[in-house]
Amino acid sequence: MVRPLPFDPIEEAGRQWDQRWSGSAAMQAATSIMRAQQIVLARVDDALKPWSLTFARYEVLVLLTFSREGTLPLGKMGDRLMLHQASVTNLVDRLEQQGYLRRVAHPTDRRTTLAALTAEGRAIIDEATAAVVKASIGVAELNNRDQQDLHRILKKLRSGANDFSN
Amino acid sequence: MVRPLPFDPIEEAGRQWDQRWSGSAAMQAATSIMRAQQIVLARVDDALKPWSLTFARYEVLVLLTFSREGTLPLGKMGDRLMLHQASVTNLVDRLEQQGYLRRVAHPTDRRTTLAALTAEGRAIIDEATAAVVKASIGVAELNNRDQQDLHRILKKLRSGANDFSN
DNA sequence: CGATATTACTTGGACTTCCAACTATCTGTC
DNA sequence: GACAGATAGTTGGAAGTCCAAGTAATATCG
Repeated sequence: MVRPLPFDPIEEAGRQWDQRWSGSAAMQAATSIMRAQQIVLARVDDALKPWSLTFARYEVLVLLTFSREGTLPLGKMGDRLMLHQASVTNLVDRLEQQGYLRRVAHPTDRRTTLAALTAEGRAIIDEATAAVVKASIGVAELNNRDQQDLHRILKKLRSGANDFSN
Repeated sequence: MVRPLPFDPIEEAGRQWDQRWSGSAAMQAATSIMRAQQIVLARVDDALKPWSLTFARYEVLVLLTFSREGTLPLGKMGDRLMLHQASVTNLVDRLEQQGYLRRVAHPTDRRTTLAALTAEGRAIIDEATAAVVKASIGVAELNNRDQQDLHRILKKLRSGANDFSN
């Protein structure tokens, strides 16, 4: 557990940083992102505990739900989720062990493995999503305007990181 | 390595999400935060490679630099960096092994361990910071206005997560 | 003063992420 | 058609994060 402070540590770090170096606004932005990620992750993970899921594994299931057949090649999932192949292998291992999906052979390309939602996986995803939405997906303090501003600003960052072309 | 997509996967996820559930703006904001953190982390870690440092360990050294004596109790570092005690122990272990700091006994409270910058730790921090600043602390695409907006919006989130009192 | 509670840190385990190396399978070219 | 190169996935290892439990030392309170 982390104890609350009587002051904002990122504001304080900005003051100290300014006394020695330049770029404190960038430092505060970067540090805020790092911390915000921890907060969102902890909240969503907490909301998903009833299903023994984590945000990472939940996202895999959601992505499969988005596909018509409930089936996708592992590589394609890595692309969409912006995850390394090894991370996908890991997540699929665990989800398979939990019975939420299973690995299926690709009909024509024997290199490819498909992840396929099981009935159980399909059954829980709406409940789990209801819990995640109830937890405001970890961003309860932000109104719609804030959420959109955030998305817009971070899109610049992601675009520059080659997350998508153009 | 992650392959770039011809479209923004977060925009696409928003479209799909809207067809089934509510709260897609929150989902996009949360997902953007998760992804932005990965990007910033990868960039800063990359900039710190010449010193075999990571963002996490670098922040420990910066925090020590901010203290007059270059010395802080591990617990206080955890509070400021918003990290669990176990994470601080881990980071201090590694930094001690690298010779950038050492553990020192607290003069009066024998429960407490102080982390103290070594001469080497003090010597590299300015160079390392120059490299990090040169990498725009991972947020090169954001202008000053964006950086401040981001900081302001995420502060709401952090405040609600009890990072600091009011 | 002594028992209890609190605080500080460490340890072991779980999870996620990455990278590098490896196997298996396709693809494309000569 | 055979061989080189690309692609798909897995494995092992490193790093960071957390939690829960454990040890040691200090504080509190009856």
